Amino acid sequence: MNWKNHDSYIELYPPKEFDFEQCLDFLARDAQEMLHKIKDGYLIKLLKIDEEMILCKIEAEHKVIKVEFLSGKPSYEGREEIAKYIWEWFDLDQNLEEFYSIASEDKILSPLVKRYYGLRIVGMPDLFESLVWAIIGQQINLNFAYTLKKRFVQDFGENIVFENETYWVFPSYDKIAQIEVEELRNHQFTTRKAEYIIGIAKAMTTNEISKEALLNQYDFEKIKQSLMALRGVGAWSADYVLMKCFHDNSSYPVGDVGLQNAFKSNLGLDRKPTAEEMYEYAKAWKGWEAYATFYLWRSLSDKTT
DNA sequence: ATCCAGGAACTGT
DNA sequence: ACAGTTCATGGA
Repeated sequence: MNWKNHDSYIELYPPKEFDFEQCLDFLARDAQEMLHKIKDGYLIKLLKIDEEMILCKIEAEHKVIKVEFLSGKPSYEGREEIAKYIWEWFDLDQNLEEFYSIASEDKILSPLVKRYYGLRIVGMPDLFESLVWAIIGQQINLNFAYTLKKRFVQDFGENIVFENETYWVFPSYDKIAQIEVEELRNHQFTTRKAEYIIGIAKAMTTNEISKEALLNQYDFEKIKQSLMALRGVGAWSADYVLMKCFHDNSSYPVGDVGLQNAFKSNLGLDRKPTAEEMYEYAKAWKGWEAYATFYLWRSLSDKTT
């Protein structure tokens, strides 16, 4: 991570092939999103750092990311944690040179990397958040998934009010470990999803799973098996979490309906591709399947194509 | 009304 | 191992 602390703000120095505006466009895709706000060219995100709420204003000037604190006074360690979060959020450890070199020669990807040049996999550094979002998104349309997430955040998350606007942090697993299935059922979560989410929250409070422990396995396949051992987490959810939380560039959720539809529309197919066909396309993307997937997903929210 | 949605567990063979 | 069934709700 490449960052610098200043009196009233911090700066992050991203690698080449990063475009903050592209990432903002992605983050703006959902009108119901509660976990950040997009203003005119900048981003506001509430983070809970060492039990203190820190409201961050994030913008980019001359390829430098600048973060100011609109509310809260983070210590040096807190600032480092904030920098780390943002660094992970925008996947800034990656060098995309190889991906762009591969993609520019690729029939499917070449138009996409031109259109979204500088877009990073916008991740979810928080393991609980990424698991819950994967479970919420299972087998329902995205709009409804966003609605459920909004209810979840507003009912169980913490918030602060700044200049007459409310900002939220994702509910903690400690909180969710204590609620009843019925409370989520009331918000139109299915009984199963409610059980999965509460079960995972409990597993995290008892330290049965943690991001730190999983990271120490140093092997994405092992992490995937550990994730799939959780009730409610199948191959699709595990791949999703590997991509968004663990930065696994080889993650490739072939079962994903959105990805299948992206292939269909980008290739002008009259049906969705089979898993075999998807593996065939991906042979050329070895090691960069997650980026290919993310760019294909990105193309879905573009009504202009 | 019918089918599908950024799936997964459960059941029966 | 593998296919069929159930979950449950919103949108097209």
